[in-house]
Amino acid sequence: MLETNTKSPPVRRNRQYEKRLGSILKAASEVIADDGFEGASVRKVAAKAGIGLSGIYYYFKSKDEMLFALQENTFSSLVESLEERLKQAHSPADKLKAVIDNHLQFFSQQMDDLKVCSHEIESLSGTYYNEILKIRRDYYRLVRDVIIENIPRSGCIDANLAALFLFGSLNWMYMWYDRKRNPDLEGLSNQLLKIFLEGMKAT
Amino acid sequence: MLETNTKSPPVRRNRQYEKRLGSILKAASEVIADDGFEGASVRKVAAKAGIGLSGIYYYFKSKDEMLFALQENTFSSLVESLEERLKQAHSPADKLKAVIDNHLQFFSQQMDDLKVCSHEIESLSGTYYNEILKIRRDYYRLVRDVIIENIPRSGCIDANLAALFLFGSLNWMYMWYDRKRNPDLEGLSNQLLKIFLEGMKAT
DNA sequence: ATATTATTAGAACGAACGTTCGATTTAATT
DNA sequence: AATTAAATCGAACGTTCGTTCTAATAATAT
Repeated sequence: MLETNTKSPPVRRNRQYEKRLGSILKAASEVIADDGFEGASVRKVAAKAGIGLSGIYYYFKSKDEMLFALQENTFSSLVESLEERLKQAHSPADKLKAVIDNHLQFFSQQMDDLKVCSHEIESLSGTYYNEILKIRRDYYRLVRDVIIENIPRSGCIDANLAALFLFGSLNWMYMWYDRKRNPDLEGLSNQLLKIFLEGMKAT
Repeated sequence: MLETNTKSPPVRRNRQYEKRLGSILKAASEVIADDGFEGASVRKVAAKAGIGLSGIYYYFKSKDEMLFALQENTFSSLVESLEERLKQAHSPADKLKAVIDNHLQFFSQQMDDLKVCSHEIESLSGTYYNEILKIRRDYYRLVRDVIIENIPRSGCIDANLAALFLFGSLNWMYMWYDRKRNPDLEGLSNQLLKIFLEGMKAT
């Protein structure tokens, strides 16, 4: 999956390639998380990845494609990981817990990547944008379906809205979360779970 | 308040000044909301405001100051408007309703401005950043205090976290809200209110 | 060892950027 | 009508940007 849309696809003899690609993506996510996509210069990414400026263009045909690859990697592994977790959860509440735990754990381990995904969707355009939108929709539907299960028949909450509000709470975390200040990620996850679990029972 | 930190302060004889300033800020918020702050060129803002490129620098000493003025105007009137509403609300639930209604109504009337405020905080630096941070903290405290009142003594929800989650739900709206698709802003506001009102009663 | 391919480096491109400056026009004051 | 100040304009500046090209190096295969 890593080599999607990159220059030299399958015939890999030198295994340096994947490592470099990884280190470029890592550098890219750091720089873009810090400076924003427009503000992030390819030169800075290259320097951080320990490669020459033009070297980047051996792995990506443009800065845009680099952003696309970054988001595609991050998002599809987020979705994949959620699908895995949902298989092992059976009650509606457990499923919602899986959604929140998955997102938060993923977030704490790859803050930069998830920040870029949250913050730089609109920096994509054309096919890149649509491709990422597809994955986002998959993720959205997974969560919305879990939420539907958590709304009682007597309830009055719109599942689509609830899903969007939940995404807001989750995606906004990169604005305030600080490992030092909030070391207890599990407690945090539980608090968010409780609010939405109770909240969706509103009549 | 409009002329804070702009070039020619008080001695106003030509009343065109305030109008131009307003139209530049309006243009700026449109362009920045669309292209992001780094991506927004001063030339484009100028064109949209119907002025020459260098004309901008008669009103602002830099692009950064322009962003600062935009955020300062928007945010301080958001806070001011909330303070006004809170005076007329008395029960804890009414106060929370005031918070959400205020933010959403403000949002629907000035989507671009609020998007810029949500999305481009980190584009500020130094004094500009700190000054905006101060106003944000005011806003945050107002909301958190309202939330504190809504958490029962027997409750287990952390008010600071609840406030941050609520901000997430609110600030994320610019990602999905569409006037055409969601014309019923009041219903939307009620749904969010119900979720958090019930959610904060969790034990 | 030689040939071949994968990977990197360096220099250069035109374009767009934020900002400045002096001249010019417009409006207000006397 | 003459004077002064406010507001706008056009041209130009130095920088940085994304991208490209060609040549050089490193790794693999024969």
